Amino acid sequence: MQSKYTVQSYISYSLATAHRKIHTSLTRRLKEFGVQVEAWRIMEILETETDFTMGDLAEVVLMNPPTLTKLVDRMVSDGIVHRRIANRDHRQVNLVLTELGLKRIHQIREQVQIEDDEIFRRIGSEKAKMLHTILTEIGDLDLQ
Amino acid sequence: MQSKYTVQSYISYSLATAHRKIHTSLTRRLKEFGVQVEAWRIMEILETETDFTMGDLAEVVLMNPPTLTKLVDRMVSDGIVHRRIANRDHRQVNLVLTELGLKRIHQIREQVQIEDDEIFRRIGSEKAKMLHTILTEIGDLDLQ
DNA sequence: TGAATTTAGTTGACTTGGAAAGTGTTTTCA
DNA sequence: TGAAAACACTTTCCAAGTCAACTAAATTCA
Repeated sequence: MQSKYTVQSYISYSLATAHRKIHTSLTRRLKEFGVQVEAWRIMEILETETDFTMGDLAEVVLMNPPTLTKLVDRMVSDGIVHRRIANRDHRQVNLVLTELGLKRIHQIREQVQIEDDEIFRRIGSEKAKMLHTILTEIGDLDLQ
Repeated sequence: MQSKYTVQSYISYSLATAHRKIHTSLTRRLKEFGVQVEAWRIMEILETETDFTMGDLAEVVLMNPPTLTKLVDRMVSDGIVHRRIANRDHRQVNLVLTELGLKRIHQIREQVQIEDDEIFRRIGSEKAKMLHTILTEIGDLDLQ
């Protein structure tokens, strides 16, 4: 632990460093498909979850509602998803993957999966498990 | 390890989740002082490093050069740092903390340090050490 | 019931981030 | 030496994120 920096600043930075490397690598590869990382994450969620609202999504992918709205706008105009007003509550919006969206997922996963094994191997399954544990615990921290 | 998501997407997301919580908390608190997290990080670096160039900084804080340039522009107009053309190479720029910048650091640290102990305690020193190890190892990954 | 409040999501103005091209300095090497 | 290449940083232009205000639907409770 470096002592000359404040703890929060240090952890924030270390996490950012690690995150950025993985994020950047993923970004670069997804870009070939014209897909943002967050969009990809949403696509993966919508694949199994059929009645997520914007609010649910915003919470799960940790985006502010306006940011999510605009991302979804882009996804809609790309023909990947479409909005459906929820039955139970007409204020809510459900996102649904289009045919194209589903096709796109398979295309991308085919390419990306290949390198996944490589990354998994590099990190090592033990280390990955530790990482998972710690991230979960830190994720549960309630930092005001 | 969740299996329905690609590994990279999953790790990227987990790291983002953890990072975002700490980053957001720090952001909120630094905002009271009108300081961005990255600016704070730079201020802490400049406190000890006196001949960092823009390039060095960009590498250490993981910012793209144009982004750093603009952040520094803001810091200069806030009177926190000033640019000094390097002696050895007139293309390079050294950043120097101003009196105000130094004063600002002490002000902020006084406030922030208090909560640092609390955060450190919550994470736990053992967990923090593990976190540090893993972040370092993952940080060293060469992801193309 | 119905006026006031809360909630879900969107819009708009503004700020910040990034890729690529541009400027001026230093280095390379024929 | 001096033309070409490499380098350090900045500028420009466009994409994406944030805050605060807004719209419309649902809920509360006097």
